[in-house]
Amino acid sequence: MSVDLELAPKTKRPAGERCCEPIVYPDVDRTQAIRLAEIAKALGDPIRLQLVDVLRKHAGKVCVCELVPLFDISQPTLSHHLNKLRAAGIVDSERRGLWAYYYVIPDALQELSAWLT
Amino acid sequence: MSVDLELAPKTKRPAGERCCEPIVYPDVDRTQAIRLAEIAKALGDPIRLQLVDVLRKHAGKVCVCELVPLFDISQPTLSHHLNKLRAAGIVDSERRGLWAYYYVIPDALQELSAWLT
DNA sequence: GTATTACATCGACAGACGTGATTGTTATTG
DNA sequence: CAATAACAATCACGTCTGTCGATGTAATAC
Repeated sequence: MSVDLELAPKTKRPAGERCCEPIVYPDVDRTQAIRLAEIAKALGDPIRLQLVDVLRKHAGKVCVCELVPLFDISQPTLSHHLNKLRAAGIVDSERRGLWAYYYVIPDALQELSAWLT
Repeated sequence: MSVDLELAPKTKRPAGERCCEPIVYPDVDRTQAIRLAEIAKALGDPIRLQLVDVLRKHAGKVCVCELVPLFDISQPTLSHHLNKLRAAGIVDSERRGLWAYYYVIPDALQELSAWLT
């Protein structure tokens, strides 16, 4: 892959003088990076990502039992994924009788999106 | 947390008739979800996320030895993180003599960003 | 009340992950 | 050449993850 970079020339350090003083720093601080990584990590599974995708567009329309056949996994496993998404603050749920309705909290996704752009 | 959803009413299935026909589907297909999750997973670590952050803004300016002191981890561990980012197609590197210059490939981040928005 | 549905929790297990110490490879300096 | 810097690769380690089966809990239907 070809790149078009101005590579800053480096010189080997003298013997004994180890590298080094960093010359650049990240713009995101540690705590913000931890939060953003938490969101990204929760999205780092294909099933969870598709879950978010379907919940984002059909909030309040589907119960968990209707989500199960969409993915080739067991009901406890899907429950586990929904738990992960909730722990990351990406979704929340409301219980109505026997049924649980999950929905997306847009803030978390916006946080990540804002950093990405 | 209060929500404002129109929860679709559900009725308990008759005995023996198990749930169920899904009524909604994800918009992203399976292969796309796998790719997006791969990108998100690579960003799902605070150090890697900060690495991307600093590389994105200072491409070609820093060698690996200057990245090490930014994070409280050993050089092999940082090398491992850079490998993960490269495997996900988020960064690539160019070797110049002793030094390795890493840079961000914007396409991957844009992919994820496009899905998020 | 009893049976059954819907969903969550628990226990277990293989595999992946983040980490560091050590070693290997390549290139530069003298 | 020899010494050493820069970086990658390997090995080892404890922890976390995704998965399922089994079980638990609460609500509905009869």
